[in-house]
Amino acid sequence: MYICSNLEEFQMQKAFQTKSVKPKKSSEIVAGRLRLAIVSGELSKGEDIPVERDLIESFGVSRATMREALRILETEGLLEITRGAKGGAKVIGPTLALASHAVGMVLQAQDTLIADVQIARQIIEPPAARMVAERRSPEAIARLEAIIQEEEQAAGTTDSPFLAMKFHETLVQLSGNHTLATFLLVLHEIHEGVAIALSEKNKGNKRNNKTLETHRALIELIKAGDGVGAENLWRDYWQWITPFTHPESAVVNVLENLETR
Amino acid sequence: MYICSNLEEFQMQKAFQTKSVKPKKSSEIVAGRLRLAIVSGELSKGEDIPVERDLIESFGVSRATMREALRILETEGLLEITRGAKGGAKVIGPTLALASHAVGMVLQAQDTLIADVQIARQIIEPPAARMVAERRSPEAIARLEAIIQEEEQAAGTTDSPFLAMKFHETLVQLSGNHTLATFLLVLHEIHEGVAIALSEKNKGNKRNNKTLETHRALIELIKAGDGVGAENLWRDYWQWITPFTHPESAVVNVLENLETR
DNA sequence: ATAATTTAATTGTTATAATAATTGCAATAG
DNA sequence: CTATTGCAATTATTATAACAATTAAATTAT
Repeated sequence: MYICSNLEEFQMQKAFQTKSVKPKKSSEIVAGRLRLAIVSGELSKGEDIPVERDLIESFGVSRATMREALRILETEGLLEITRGAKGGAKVIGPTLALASHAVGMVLQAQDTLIADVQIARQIIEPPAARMVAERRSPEAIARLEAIIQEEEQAAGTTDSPFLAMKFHETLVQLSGNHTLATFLLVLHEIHEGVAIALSEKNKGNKRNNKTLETHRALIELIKAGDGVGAENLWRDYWQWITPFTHPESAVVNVLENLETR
Repeated sequence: MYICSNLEEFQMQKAFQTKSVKPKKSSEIVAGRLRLAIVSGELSKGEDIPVERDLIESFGVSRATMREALRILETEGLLEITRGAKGGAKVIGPTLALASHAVGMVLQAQDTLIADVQIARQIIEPPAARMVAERRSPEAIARLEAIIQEEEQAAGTTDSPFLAMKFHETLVQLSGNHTLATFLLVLHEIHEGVAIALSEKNKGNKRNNKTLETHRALIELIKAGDGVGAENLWRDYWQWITPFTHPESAVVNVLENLETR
């Protein structure tokens, strides 16, 4: 009988996924159960889950263990915890929070520049625009038109850049491709902090006019079902907008501000 | 003296960023500091960080708080903790694995199909190929040629599909854009499990020939600096390969098995 | 020398008590 | 009567102490 001479060879032959089987901590088991309840929809978004005291009792663990489990789920963006009367844990996920954070950390560890992120968006968004145009769904058109109307009303105000961002977000969500949309939303989150800081400089200048114009033109192309046209328009717009949005090429920074003390 | 009649108006006038200024928990502050040290490279991968007792002392918090901070960092994939003598926390991240897992969770929550992931790769990889061609770096050419050589030697064996995947991975890493490369690697990981299962069916057939041919052709275009050509070639290849790789459209699945007990 | 055992170091778990934040309601001032 | 203030109940947060479980190294027995 043949016996593998080493572990690696053995693993190759058997299609084992060797995932270091270490004993799980109680906190992880508890977190796992709650996570399952959440992602399976048993606990729906916005729902309050029992307070610490009851959770401790029903899981039969100590307070410290329960709290560690809650920290895990909070980190995963699944729960939000508030204190005081009527406080406790509320389901808010699954959300993009952890995904954005994780991707952000990987990028930051590589000293990625904001310009780099910008280029990625510039490459991915135009095809998303094309997909929207090719689907030509009435719902998509209605939602984008609603945002444009808001933009028209808010022209010149401080809301303007926020609405422009909302247009981008909505556009990618309407592409119909979950994966693409998810990535673009992650990039959007990473971009957001910087974008807000920069938008002040461009308040009320030509940029906003061009932005609104482009949005209107895009809607027309989508209505016409002109995918290639939409993709090109959107690519041109990105080309044009780029110099405004990352003049100084800061490094991606996903870390929250820490107290200096 | 005019006084704003309501909070919202007040916030509008002042350019406050009203980001619900809730008091940060001690555990979050501690986790933030350690995270900064890790992501900024001050603590390098594989390095041991001090044991609980010392951390408690240097941060001046209780053990429970310190442990919650460690759970946060563990959840973020930055630390691995082992117990027993010579145990403690070791830096292992940031890693793509966690990012992939987090993105996978989001996709799974939306019942995303593998075909959806495939389409995203199909859209993003061709521009990456173009970027490689436009840079035309000798190093990139050398690395890709090395893989092709391996492929030629391994033709027909079980290694063949793995080498093809390696070609894809390397290609995107050479694009020079961290963001794009990171996303494609994430998609690659999500895809991997399924891809391995499917590759069996196509072993040694025409597909591998076409694959190798395409890789050779791509190298030529890269050497010539023909970005558009490379992009088109790669897109055509993806178009051709698609029917082979996701015939049954399974749903993305990243959830680990939980104890049923 | 090798195997079994003990010991020391370190994280994991539980328990208890004190503290801080939040809400709802009642008391009070205008 | 209305709006503000103060108080009490609820809940998470932090701290401290003790014990259990696990691992690696040192020691002892064979």
